[in-house]
Amino acid sequence: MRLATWNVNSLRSRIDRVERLLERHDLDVLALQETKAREDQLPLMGLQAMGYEVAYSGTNQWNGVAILSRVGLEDVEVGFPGTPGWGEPVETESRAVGATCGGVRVWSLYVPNGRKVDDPHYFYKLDWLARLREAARDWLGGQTCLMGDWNIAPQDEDVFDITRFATSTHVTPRERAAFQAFLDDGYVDVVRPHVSGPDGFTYWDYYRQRFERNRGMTIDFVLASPTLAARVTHASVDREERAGTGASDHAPVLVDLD
DNA sequence: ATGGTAGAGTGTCTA
Repeated sequence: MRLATWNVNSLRSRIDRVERLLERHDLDVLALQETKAREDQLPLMGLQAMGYEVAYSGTNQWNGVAILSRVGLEDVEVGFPGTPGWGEPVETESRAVGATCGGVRVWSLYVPNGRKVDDPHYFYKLDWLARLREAARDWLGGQTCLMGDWNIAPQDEDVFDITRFATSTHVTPRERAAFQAFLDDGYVDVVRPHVSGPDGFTYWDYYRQRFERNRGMTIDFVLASPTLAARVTHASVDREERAGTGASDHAPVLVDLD
């Protein structure tokens, strides 16, 4: 079984790339973030023709998360208990969708960006993560996969030059502590053992040819509960997908299970 | 400190 997560930065503008990605890697499950579409705007026909079912949460032009699965899609849940919204009804800003796919409980997560340290959105981000953690503790006993854009670089090696991030979000002690809390609870980062440092970057800003110079960040993660982590045989970042024109600013992250 | 690019949708907002 092969899972992947990708911040697609608009599903409609990159539907061809999504379909090629599913084919190219023979994916069973794909979690998407920043779909930037209402549910009624989703380009479903090709995906359904390829055998994928879709779980979705997204009603505004900025966020939006999806799970595509060809190994079943059961018990779909939008958001998690205690999901805090941001100036909108909870369903608008859930930033999380969960489903059971082939026996694995999958969550597609789009952690709030935070914008700037001291911005109200930064505190919303910390609160959102704390509430997710509370909910996720109950899922540790199953085969659970928390994957998506965490908007946190947990280690200095996860950014191209830590000295450039002195006043930035994504690397602050409070964000890092919020991420570490999941690991302390028992979730396992199943990608880092396979690829890390500059080879493990998953995001490169569109500005200043950041990708061409590999000045990126690692902010997309797959965290697995212990029993699921034990099934992981390989993981990688599909850097090819970030190359060329018309790419998302994130690369897909892939995980193989036995 | 600012600006650079990209996607939503036509005002800017978000990242």
